[in-house]
Amino acid sequence: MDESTRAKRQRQRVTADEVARVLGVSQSTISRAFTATASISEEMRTRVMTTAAELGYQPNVIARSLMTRRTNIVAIVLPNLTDPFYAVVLDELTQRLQPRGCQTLLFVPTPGQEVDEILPTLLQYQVDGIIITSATVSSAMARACAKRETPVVLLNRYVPGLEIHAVSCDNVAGGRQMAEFLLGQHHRRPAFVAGQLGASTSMDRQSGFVSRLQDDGVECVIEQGGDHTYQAGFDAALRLMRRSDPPDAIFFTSDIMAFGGMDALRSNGFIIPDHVSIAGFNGVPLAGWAAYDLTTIRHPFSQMADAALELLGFGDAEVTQSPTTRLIHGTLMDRGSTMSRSPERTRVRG
Amino acid sequence: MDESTRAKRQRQRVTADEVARVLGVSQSTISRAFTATASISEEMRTRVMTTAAELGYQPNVIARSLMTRRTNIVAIVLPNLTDPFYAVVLDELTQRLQPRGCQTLLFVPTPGQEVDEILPTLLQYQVDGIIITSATVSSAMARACAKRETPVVLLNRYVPGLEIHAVSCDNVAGGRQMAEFLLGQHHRRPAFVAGQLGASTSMDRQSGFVSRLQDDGVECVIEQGGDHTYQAGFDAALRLMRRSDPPDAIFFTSDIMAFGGMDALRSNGFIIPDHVSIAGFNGVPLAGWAAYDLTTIRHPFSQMADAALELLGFGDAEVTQSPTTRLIHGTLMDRGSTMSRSPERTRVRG
DNA sequence: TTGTCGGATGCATTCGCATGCAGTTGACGC
DNA sequence: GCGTCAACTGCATGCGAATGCATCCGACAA
Repeated sequence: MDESTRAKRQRQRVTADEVARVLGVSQSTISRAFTATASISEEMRTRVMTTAAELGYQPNVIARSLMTRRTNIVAIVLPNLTDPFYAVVLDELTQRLQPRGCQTLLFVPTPGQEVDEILPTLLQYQVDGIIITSATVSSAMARACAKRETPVVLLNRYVPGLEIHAVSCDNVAGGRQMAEFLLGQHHRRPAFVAGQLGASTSMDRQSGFVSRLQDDGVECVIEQGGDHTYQAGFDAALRLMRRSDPPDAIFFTSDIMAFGGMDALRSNGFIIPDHVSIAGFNGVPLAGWAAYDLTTIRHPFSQMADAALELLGFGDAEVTQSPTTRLIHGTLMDRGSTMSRSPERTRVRG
Repeated sequence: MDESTRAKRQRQRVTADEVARVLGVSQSTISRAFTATASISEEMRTRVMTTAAELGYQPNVIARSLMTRRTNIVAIVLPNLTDPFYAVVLDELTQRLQPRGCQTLLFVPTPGQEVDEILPTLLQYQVDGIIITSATVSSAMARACAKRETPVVLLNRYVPGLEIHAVSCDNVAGGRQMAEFLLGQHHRRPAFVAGQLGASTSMDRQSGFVSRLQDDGVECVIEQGGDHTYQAGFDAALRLMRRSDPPDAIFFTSDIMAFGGMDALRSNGFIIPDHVSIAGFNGVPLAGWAAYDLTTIRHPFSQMADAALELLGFGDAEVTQSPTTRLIHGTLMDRGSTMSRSPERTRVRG
C-alpha cells in the first residue's frame, strides 16, 4: 500500500533525469538550464525549457537546497497574529522578501512557549535567516545560530549584552517624546499602562516616559496592564479612572491596549479627550481611523523592515558579521484622543 | 573565498555522520535514533541523543524530506495581511498546524498577481498541502496539483465546476440571513456595498441578500465598492448617503469596508444606527469592540480551519480523494450598529 | 596545418538522511 | 547442544539536483 503509493509517485513526479532522457542530454544540462549563471548555450536552454514545460517539470527546491545550502526561506517568529502590530510587521517583511525570491516560514509560539524551545525546530529547516519579533533568545541559542552561520535579527527588541543583530524603535526616546508632548498639553496627572512584566519594550517606554516627566517634576501613576491585549487595556483603564485621583492622561504601552482602554471609558460615560487624554504606542493603521483617532508613536515600519533584511544579508551592503543594533526613532502622531488642558485648570471634570 | 567559506561550513555543520563517528556506530543508527518508529534499543537511542546534544546535532529536515517526501510544510496563500479577516484565518490555521509538527509557508501575491502564477513556485517547495484563501485557481493548475498529489483547499471561496476541495461560509445563506434580519427591523431602503467585481464571495452575499429582500418586495440599492478596503467602504458610504434617496441600512460585503463606512458617516455628522443601520460580514474581533459594535455575520472560523485541515489530510478521518465542498453557516451577530425602525416611520432624519 | 583557447556538454561525485536487506547477537525451547 | 526467532545494527543505495573536472568542438591566430 505504502510502497505502491510511493511507486506511483515516482512515476508521476517529473525529475530532471526525465527531461534529460527525453531530450537525449545529461541531467547536468537540465540543471544548467535552470541556473542563471551556468554555462549553457541559449539554444539548448530554450529547448530544455520547452520540454520541461511540456512535461510539467519544476526543479525540486528541496533537493537543490541540499547542494546549494540555500533554502530561500526566512523564518519569522511572531507572538500572535491578532495584534495588528504584528500583522503590519509581517506584511512589511513579506512584501520585501517575495520580490527577492524568498519565502516566509511562520512560527507562532504558543503562549508560555519560549522562543528558545522552537529555535532548534526552526534551524532544522535550514532557513537562510531568522527574524524574531518581541522576544529574545538565550545567549547559548545566539551562539548556536552563529555557529551555523544562520543570521538572526531581533525585531522590536534588543538586549544590550547579547551578541545578536537587533532592530528596534527607540522606545526610551518614544516614551520621552510622549511625555514631552503630554506636558506640552499641560497634563499634570499622567498614567502609564505597562505590558508584560519584563518586556523590555514596555519597560523602556515607561522609563523614557517617567524620566521625562520627572524632569518637570510631574509624578506618574504606573498601572500594570498584564499582557498586550485589548482586554488588558480595557480593565486597566477602568481601574485607573476609578481611583480617587484619576489621571488626566493615560499612555498605554501598546495601541491595542489603548483601544481597549478607550472602549472601556467610552462605555462608562467618559468623553475622550475631554475627560482624559489617551495615547498609545505602535501606530497601527487602526489608530489612524476615525473611530479611535489615537495619538500614538508610530513605528518606522518600513525602515525597520529594511534594516532587518539588511542585517540578514539581503541588502546591497556587505554583510556585517559583528552584531549590530539599529535604533530607529518613531514619529509622534498628534491625533484627537489627546487635547490640551488649559493651564489654569489642570483637571477637567465631566 | 567562496570555497573557503563552504569548506568552513562543512567543518562546522554537524551531520549524522559526525555523531556516528564519535559514537563508533553507523550513520543509520543515528537516523534511527531520531525516527520514532525505527527499530533501535532504548540504550542506544539515549546514547545517540546524548552525544547529539553535546555536538549540537540536529537532523537536517531538508535532507530528510528528500527521502520521506514529506516536508511538514503547508503553504497558505493570502491576498493581504492588513485585513484582520485574513489575520484571523492565518492565526486559526497556524495554531492548528504547529501542534501537528507542521509549519506554515506564507505567500502573499502582490496586487494583480494571479494565484496561478505563484502556484508553480509554491509547488517547487514540495509542500504537503496548499490552502488558498479568497482566490481561485485555473482548472489546469488544479490538475497539476492533483497529479503531484499535493492536496489543495480553497478557503472562503468555491467554484462549482472545479475539481478541488473547498471550504467556505455559506455566503448566499449569510446574505439571506442579513436581509431577513434587516427586514425584521423594518428597514425598507437597504443598500448593499459590493466588493471586487467577480469576487464570488461578494456576489453570493449580494444575491442572497437581494433575493430575500425581493421576497418581501423590497428594492435594494447596489453600490460597487471596488476593493475590500477601509477606504473603499469609506467612499461608498458617503456616495450612498448623498443620494437623493439615502438608504436606511447599509450592508457591506466585508467588515473592513463597514468600518470605513461607519467612520465616514460619523465624521460627516451621521448617527449610527439612528440615521442609518450598518452591517458587515466576516465577524472579525474588531467588529465586536465597542468602537464599532458592528452587526455582522460571523464566519465559523474554527470550523472552517478544522474542515480545511481535514480535507488536506491532516485530520483523523480518511483522506477523501474526490473534491469536496464544505459550506458552513455563519452566525448573525446582532449588535448596536443596527436598530429597529418603527413600522410607521420608515426613515429617520437627523 | 597546427596549436590554443573559450564555450558547451557529459561524467562522476556530493549534499544529509532514510530504508531495504543482510548479518550479528542473545534468549529460549526442545 | 542446536535450531529458531526476535531484536538490533551495519552496509549499500537512493532521493533530485549542483558542480568540479575532463572532454569535445569550433574558431582563430600563428
